[in-house]
Amino acid sequence: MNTAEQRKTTEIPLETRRSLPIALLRAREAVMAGFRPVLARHGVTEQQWRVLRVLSEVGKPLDASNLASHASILPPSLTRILKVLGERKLVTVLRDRGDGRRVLVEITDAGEELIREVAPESREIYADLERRFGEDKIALLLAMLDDLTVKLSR
Amino acid sequence: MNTAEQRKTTEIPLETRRSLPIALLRAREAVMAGFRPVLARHGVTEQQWRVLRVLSEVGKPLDASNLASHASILPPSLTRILKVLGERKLVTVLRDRGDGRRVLVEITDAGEELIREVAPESREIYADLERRFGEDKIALLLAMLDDLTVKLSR
DNA sequence: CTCAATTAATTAACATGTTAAACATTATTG
DNA sequence: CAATAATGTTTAACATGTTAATTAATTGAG
Repeated sequence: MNTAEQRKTTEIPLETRRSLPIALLRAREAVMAGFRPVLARHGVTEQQWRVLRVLSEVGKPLDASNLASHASILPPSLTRILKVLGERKLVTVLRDRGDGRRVLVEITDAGEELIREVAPESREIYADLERRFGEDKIALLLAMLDDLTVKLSR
Repeated sequence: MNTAEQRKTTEIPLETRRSLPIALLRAREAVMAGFRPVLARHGVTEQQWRVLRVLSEVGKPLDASNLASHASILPPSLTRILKVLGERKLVTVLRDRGDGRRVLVEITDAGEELIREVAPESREIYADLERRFGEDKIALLLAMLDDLTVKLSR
């Protein structure tokens, strides 16, 4: 058994509880804890999944810059992610004729197939989340987060 | 100049805007964009800063597990962070007599000094954030995030 | 008291975040 | 049109995230 002194160390800090960055981090962690296992079962990371989803939703080739910004991934990370997604034939990457600096990324049929496989499970997790937290509260939270993001981006 | 076709690729995706994980990620990024430069000027990363703050707030040695959970950092990351903080003499790490598996971490005077240097700038950034977004909305956002985190952690 | 579980921390391996620098290509200016 | 500036992507270097395996120490059952 532990001593009383050791148990004391479990007390909760003070300021840390009121820190917005940490609150956002913890909330994100709590939400992703539901999704990660689903993605892992299908052999993709969270970021790889975001890249595939953006490409599928946009429905046409995207250059790396736009893809990175839509998927909220930094360009250096995207470069590495595209290498593995390309090797796994989930996307195709080719240079833009007309602007040789750009690279155009397109989702493959296999990529779309993967999305069709994962999407139902993903929606189920999200539905459970809505059930547990409340659909209205999620909408409010999303609006506030969006508002915050916009207001700080200037 | 760009052609019209190229401009079209800048359109905003659909579902991605309503995704809670992404909204949390973007909000966190927007908030941290204010803090990171301050921390960088003082030569510490966001995570190193969290570790120092928790130790300072608790005011006594913490074992690695509690420290990791209070700072929202995974144990493997904490091991690496403690190595550099130890080398920089900002914390001291020593084995717990009484339980040789544990490690006890304590902030040094130099660590406290660093906190005293950074804290004013940090508070200023936070004050600006409150001014821009509204103190009341931040309080509401924090409460919702906490609520969400708790409800999903079961 | 001994040995199989349990626990705390670390290591390993791979993926991503972060900033700065390098590269190649295109756009601009004189 | 040539030299230069600006742009899109990649590379580099280091820090952290993530999961699984490992190691060392402690606990507990028998």
